[in-house]
Amino acid sequence: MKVLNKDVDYAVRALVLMARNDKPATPVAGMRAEVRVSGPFLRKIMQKLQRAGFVHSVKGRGGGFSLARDPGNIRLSELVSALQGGIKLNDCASEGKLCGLHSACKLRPRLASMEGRLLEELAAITVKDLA
Amino acid sequence: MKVLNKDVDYAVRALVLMARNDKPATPVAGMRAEVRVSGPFLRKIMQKLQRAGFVHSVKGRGGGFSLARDPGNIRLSELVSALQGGIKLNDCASEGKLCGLHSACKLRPRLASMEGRLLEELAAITVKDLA
DNA sequence: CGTTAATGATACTCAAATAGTATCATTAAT
DNA sequence: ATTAATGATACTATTTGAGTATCATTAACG
Ligand code: FES
Ligand code: FES
Repeated sequence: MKVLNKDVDYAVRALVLMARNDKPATPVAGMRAEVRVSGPFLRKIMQKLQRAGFVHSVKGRGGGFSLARDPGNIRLSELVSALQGGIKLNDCASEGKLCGLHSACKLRPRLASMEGRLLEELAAITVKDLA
Repeated sequence: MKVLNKDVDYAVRALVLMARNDKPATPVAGMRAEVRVSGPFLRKIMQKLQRAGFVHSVKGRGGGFSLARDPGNIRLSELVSALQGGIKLNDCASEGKLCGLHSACKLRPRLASMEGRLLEELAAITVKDLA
């Protein structure tokens, strides 16, 4: 059972790459080889990062992407929220779909706190750490 | 992104139920209502638990399942291994399919240790705790 | 004995989530 | 005008998860 999806995986690689280069603008074409993913797919991910405010983009010839934030402050936990809507340990623990069993469920609170710790650990890792 | 699958979820409920009752044998028909799952599906899960040594089974009329181990020593981490083959934080961290990037990957070791901690936390929760 | 109520094993189908592609629109440098 | 880039979005394919169905085996009950 996987916890981090491909979007996050590729996003990390791309952001690390940008943090190392620190060019004014890197186009997708200039990243896809090193990130090891197809152009269109990486583009889709970069667009998500743009919408979520992690990167700036410049359209048109000579354009591309650049980091919008200090890499030392881009945390894995944030990427996880933005790119895959967080983490849920089980179905039950989320939203309103409590499993019927029970008001007195002893499992749910434990899972909730584990989830919290997991996110803290992810928050402790920044793009800078990985660059 | 989910971490615990339905098998684990239902298995926990069934085991907790059995730990509370402590009958010599509980048939699937006697659990499915409270576990809130279809008979055939629960049966499949119980069979996995049997193969993995968590429960005993008795065939034939009057048969059913019973705990094979002290509920205070059946740990969530074990159920996770037996029923869903463990947890992997990302694709990369598993098996031989390292992502090419890199011998010098800074992310992988961190994820590995997070995974370890997660499993420790799951190991700290027993069926008895939940009963 | 035969019927019934149970599990064992396994194959199969259905549904949902992930992963990836394709297309058209927009923008700006040359 | 052409080219090289992103924005938005619809679409397809693959994989994984969830759930069913079937047949075989076993043992109590009458
Ligand atoms: S497992 Fe659903 S509320 Fe506890
Ligand atoms: S992300 Fe694949 S080896 Fe680090």
